[in-house]
Amino acid sequence: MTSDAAEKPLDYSGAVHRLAALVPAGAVLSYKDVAELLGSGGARQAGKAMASAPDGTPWWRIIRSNGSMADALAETAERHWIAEELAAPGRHVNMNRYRWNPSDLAWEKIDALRTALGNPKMSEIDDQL
DNA sequence: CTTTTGACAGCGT
DNA sequence: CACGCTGCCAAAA
Repeated sequence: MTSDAAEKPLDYSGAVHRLAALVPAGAVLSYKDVAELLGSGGARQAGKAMASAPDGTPWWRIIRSNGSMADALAETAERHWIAEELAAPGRHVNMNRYRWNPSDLAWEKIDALRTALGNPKMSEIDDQL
C-alpha cells in the first residue's frame, strides 16, 4: 500500500479524470473550465480525455459551455442533473448558477495537478472563472 | 516527420 | 434556435 493511488505519470487525461472526480454533486464545470483549471490543453482535449474516464467518474458534471451534453449521453446525463437538482427536465444546466467554485482544499489539489503537468502554478488565480 | 481526429468553444449568418 | 466555419491542442495513426 505504498502511498495510495499509485503515482501515475499523470498524462493530460489522467489530470482531467482526477479533476472531474473532485467536482461535488450539485456542481458542474465546462470542458473549457477543466482545461483552464489544468493550465493547458483545450476543451477538445478535456472532452477526449473524458471519453476514457474510468468507472466512478461523475462525467455528467463536465458539460458543454452552453449547459448541454453530447447527444449520445444527454439522456443519461439529464437524469443525473435532475437527481442533483442541476436542471429541470428538458432543460440545460445553468452554468452561471451551478459552475463549481472550488474550496481552498480543492484549489490545492488542482494546483498539484497543474504542477504535475509541468504547468506554472496558479499563484494568484484571481478570477479567470 | 505530417495528417487526422475529437464527450468542444465562439462567432457569424 | 439551427447551421456553418474557424480556432484550439494533445494523442493516435
